[in-house]
Amino acid sequence: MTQQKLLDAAIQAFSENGFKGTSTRGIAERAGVHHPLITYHFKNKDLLWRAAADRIFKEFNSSLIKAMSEVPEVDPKARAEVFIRTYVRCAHSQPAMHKIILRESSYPSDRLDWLVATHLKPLFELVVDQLKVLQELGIAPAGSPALLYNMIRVSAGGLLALGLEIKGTSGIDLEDQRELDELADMIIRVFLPGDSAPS
Amino acid sequence: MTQQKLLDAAIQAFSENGFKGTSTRGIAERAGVHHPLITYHFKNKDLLWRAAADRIFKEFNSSLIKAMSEVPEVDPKARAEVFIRTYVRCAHSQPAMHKIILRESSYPSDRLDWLVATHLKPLFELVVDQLKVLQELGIAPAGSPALLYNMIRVSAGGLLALGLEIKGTSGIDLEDQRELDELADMIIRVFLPGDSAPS
DNA sequence: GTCTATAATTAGATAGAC
DNA sequence: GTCTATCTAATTATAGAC
Repeated sequence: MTQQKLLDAAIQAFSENGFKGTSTRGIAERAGVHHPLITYHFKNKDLLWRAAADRIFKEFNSSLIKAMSEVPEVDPKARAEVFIRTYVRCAHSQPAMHKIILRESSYPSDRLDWLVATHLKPLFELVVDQLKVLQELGIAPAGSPALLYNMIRVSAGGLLALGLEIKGTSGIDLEDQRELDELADMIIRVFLPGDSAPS
Repeated sequence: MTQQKLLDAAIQAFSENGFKGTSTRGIAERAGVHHPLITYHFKNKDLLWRAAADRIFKEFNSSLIKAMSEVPEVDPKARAEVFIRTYVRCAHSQPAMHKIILRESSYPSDRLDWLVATHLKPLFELVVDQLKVLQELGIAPAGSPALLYNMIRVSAGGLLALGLEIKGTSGIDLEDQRELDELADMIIRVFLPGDSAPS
């Protein structure tokens, strides 16, 4: 239980202030436990970060994959639409994941290399293959599928990670389910403009 | 000169590790000056951050506005295309600006409130008004112009701030001018799909 | 597995000479 | 405007009792 409380607190803290900006004492305080327990359960700050990142990425990826596996057989465009709506929902319920990506990508580090190899690249390759099919069917716009993937990803996860700023500049509250649906609609309208091949 | 060296170092450091994750001693070291000079020139860490943010935002916004003011009279779609290419170019040459936005938006703070009120909201309002016109002309996709603005902004600036991660997952090097042009082309293709009204 | 106490380092900020 | 020296607080990590 202490481990879980520490991980929850660590995910929250690291997503807000990044690795260097977060103190392990602050994490222990958030979790309501004494700070030497971090050493006992996770050895040091670096391994605590890895355990926290592992947890949030596995949670995100598995809820994404689980939701997609439950989608009945439908045409490619409908399936892509469901994927985008699911991705937006997952990104909203676990905002820490994209925040951690954004925080760790600003300068080279072993943590970033590990993140890319362990969690980012597998999902990237999975989705890019699907995107290529959508492009061939004329559903997704032409051009580099890798760039397209990243544009979709930041339009969903990146935008949600910027929630506070967007609330401030535009008044739009992305915590509101209606705004969230509108975002997903917009992403679909923009990135999947083509009709499903009527064959 | 010391002030400028400190500001340059501060912009770099704060964009990489955020406010809490950056030490003023580290900034002084990067700038090659002794750390008490920060107190002398900027009073404290918070005011140094504000001065650094001010400088990077003013540089970005003024180079954007300057470039746009030099565009000859053209139709709305061509003008929007130039704007996007210019924005991508500015975001690439000053990656610190979007990194600072991303770093400060992850939790509420006085710094974020100040950033929104001072630098983010003015540009937002300027561009959203233009976007509405483009939507009425059928050039930009329908839907909330505020969401559309943010999707374009993160697809340009956000993606460039994620350069290291994208290099790692996909091999695409956004430092390469050709890739940068491809990104701008893609943003135009996706977000400005309509034809210019032939009148 | 959890506690108290503490070592070693680094942080932001200041004092006062030059 | 810049330097050396220093204060105070916070940080990561460990030692050892319970």
